[in-house]
Amino acid sequence: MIARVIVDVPTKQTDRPFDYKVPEAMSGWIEVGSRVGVPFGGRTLQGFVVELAEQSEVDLSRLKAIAELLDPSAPLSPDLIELALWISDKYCCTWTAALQAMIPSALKGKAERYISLQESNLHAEAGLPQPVLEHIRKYAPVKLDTLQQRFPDSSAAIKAGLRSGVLSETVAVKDRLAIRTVLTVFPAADSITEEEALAQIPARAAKQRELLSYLFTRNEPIPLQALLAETGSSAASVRALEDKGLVEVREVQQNRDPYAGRTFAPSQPLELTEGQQAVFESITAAVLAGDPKVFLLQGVTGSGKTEVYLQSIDCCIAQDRQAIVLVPEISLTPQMVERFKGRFGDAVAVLHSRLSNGERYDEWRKIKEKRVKVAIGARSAIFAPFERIGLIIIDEEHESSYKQEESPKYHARDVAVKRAKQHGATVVLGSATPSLESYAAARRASLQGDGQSDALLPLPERVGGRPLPPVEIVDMREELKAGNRSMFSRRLHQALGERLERGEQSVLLLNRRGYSTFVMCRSCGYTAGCPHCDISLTYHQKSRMLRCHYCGYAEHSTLVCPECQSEHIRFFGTGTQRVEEELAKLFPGIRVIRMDVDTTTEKGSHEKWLTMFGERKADVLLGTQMVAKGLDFPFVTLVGVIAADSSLNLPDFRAAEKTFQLLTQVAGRAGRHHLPGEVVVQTYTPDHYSVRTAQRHDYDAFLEEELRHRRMMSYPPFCRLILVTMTHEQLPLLVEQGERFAAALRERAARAGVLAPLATAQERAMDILGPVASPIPRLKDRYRFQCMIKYRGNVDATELLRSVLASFTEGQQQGKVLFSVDVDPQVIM
DNA sequence: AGCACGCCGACT
DNA sequence: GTCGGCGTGCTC
Repeated sequence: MIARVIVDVPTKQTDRPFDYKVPEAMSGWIEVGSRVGVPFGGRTLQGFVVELAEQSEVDLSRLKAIAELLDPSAPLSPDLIELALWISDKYCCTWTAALQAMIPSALKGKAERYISLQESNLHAEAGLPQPVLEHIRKYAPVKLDTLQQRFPDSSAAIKAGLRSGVLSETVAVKDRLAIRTVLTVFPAADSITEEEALAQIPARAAKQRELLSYLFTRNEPIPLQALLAETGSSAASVRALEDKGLVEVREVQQNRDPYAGRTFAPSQPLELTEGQQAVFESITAAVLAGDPKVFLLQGVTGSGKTEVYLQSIDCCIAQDRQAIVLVPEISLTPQMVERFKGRFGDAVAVLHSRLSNGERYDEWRKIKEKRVKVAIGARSAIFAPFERIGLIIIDEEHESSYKQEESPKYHARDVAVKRAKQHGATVVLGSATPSLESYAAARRASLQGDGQSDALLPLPERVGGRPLPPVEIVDMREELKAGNRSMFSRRLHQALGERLERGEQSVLLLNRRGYSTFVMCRSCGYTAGCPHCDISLTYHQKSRMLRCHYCGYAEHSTLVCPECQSEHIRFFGTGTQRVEEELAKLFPGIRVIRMDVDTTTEKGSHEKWLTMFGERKADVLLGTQMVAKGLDFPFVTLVGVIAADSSLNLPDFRAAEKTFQLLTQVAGRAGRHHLPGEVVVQTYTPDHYSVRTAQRHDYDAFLEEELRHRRMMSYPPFCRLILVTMTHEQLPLLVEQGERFAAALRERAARAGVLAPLATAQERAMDILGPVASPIPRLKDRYRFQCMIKYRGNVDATELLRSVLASFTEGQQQGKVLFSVDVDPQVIM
């Protein structure tokens, strides 16, 4: 029996199956999806079995055997193995990278080397220090890392020992962290009395004696950390006891449940409105038919989408099939989790990035072991190892966080559609402001469909008929003319004051963290830039540091210009820190919670701030995008957007779409309950269609206008994009290689006939733009150039790109220009 | 990615 | 005359 294995080496060269013999003892256990340890080029690596075969192309004598099977049952199923291949193909990444994205990081094994003593060869023991020898004899096999830690200078001796055959080595792939273990101290009380034990300890070793009596008194295992805390001893004393064989230190398994000890109020299905009922029926009809249909559920904020999700999932579960719910990372709040746990109880697994590796692994195992029927989580939850998926829901479908920015650069929405096809599952994309791509796809599906049910499911009314809050646009240019140079318009200032008087709450949105956006010297024009990234540094008031938001570089801010020694250093632009300061000045005593990357890095802090705000311990919630999504507080009656333009002026073809979505989302935060809400949007471009249409909550109008722009400029959904970014430390070399790459690409495209010089660019199947410098021209000391590929129709652009990339990088190994391919990029950087 | 083999400079 | 620098090339 032959197993084809993808080994865990994320390079183009090795990203193909390698054949291994399946040892007799493992046959019957090895299956497609098994995780195995295999010898590969002189070391042992983790790999996944992607195929089983009787024959091999390679000469049998040259085949090695699988060294070990790492899990009792395969962590991946054949459909996920196939899905990984599909991802590697579509997104131009390695098969390995796609496979790695599917398993919890706890299972990303690393080979570890273990050393044992070969007693029969002891005549040659000369080179090894006695303590090392003793240690190995006692504990063999000993992990090499541990040995080197304990005897730092022994490396050479160990190497010599291995060469002379005194020592032998075995390699095993060890999970980074499997099941949580706690180092626990076991007293050897069964085999020895306290007196006998104490007799073995020197009189001067007081700490050891103390430890020992403690253990004998207690006479039960105790976690090492607890023991140290209670007795005030050091780990060294425990180790000394261990060396004498008086205690044993072992790893003991422990279970985790991030939601342990919390109860969730059970919730009952609510009566659906007429609109909800119609949507529900369309979805369940498809679920019952096992139809891999994709619905776009367009529901305004507050229209009760979640209740439709819950009842649809109920229907899916009743069919003995499972459901996956994807939500943006940011809106996976306790509120959200509570709704699902309340309805489905323990049948829900929750996967999100705030979980520790171990917690995530435990949740993953709940799914794998069929203990749950619903998985709710961010992007990567699309890989939940269910066997019979009936329904996949993607909430806030337009969110760009569904696109992974690192390899594999997959889009969870597109992966969901593929996975649904594999399982005969129905997909529901939900959003108040659907992405243009999804909208266009749904419209196309409806036109081409069987006419029985529409792919577009509108939910235009809020539950309870509550009106959407009025949105007021404030023209900041007028404010300036009227002599108001503050960041708050008179209108917003007044509205904030009213809220304070009435004891109501406000949410303020500013799309920029830090204190100010850039620092400039008014005398010589010097601006503080990152020495590694060619991007301006952001001033942070609290630490008085200038920080690069891309690479993390930080330097102390100075009061004089480093170029001309002038004192006219000024801070420009507005960040969240500055708004906070300004609020304190304008409204003395105001309680502000600031939420941005700087205040929410700590685990659980995000939740903590929101809870505080919910308990009305603050008057204003000030934050970046993260305050715009999914929050629901009854006493929020004012939402202020400080600078709507900051997202509009980005060099991105989606800038208008992002602005419209943001304004619409944030407007939905106000007046969700009995108190009426109000929204104030400050902008320098009050007439822009994204601002105007958001004011009227008019998606259709925005859509038509935006589609017109996209068609004109030839952007998605009228074509598809691939962004190729090239980086190198030396600019001239990068430019030269970039040009050659683009030329090779054009040449190949022309040869394939897709770059034929037709009448206009509109009719061309493929356009290759660039190379040009990236919007961030240098990042972490590497210059960046990019090529944009636009294509439409049935062109296999990724295949074409892959072949050019392969031939290009083959001959060009020197110089090492790094290529990064982003298919369907969400951010052009 | 590693770790081999392989061809040219500073040492015993 | 050897030790070792890290430049290409392979890994079932």
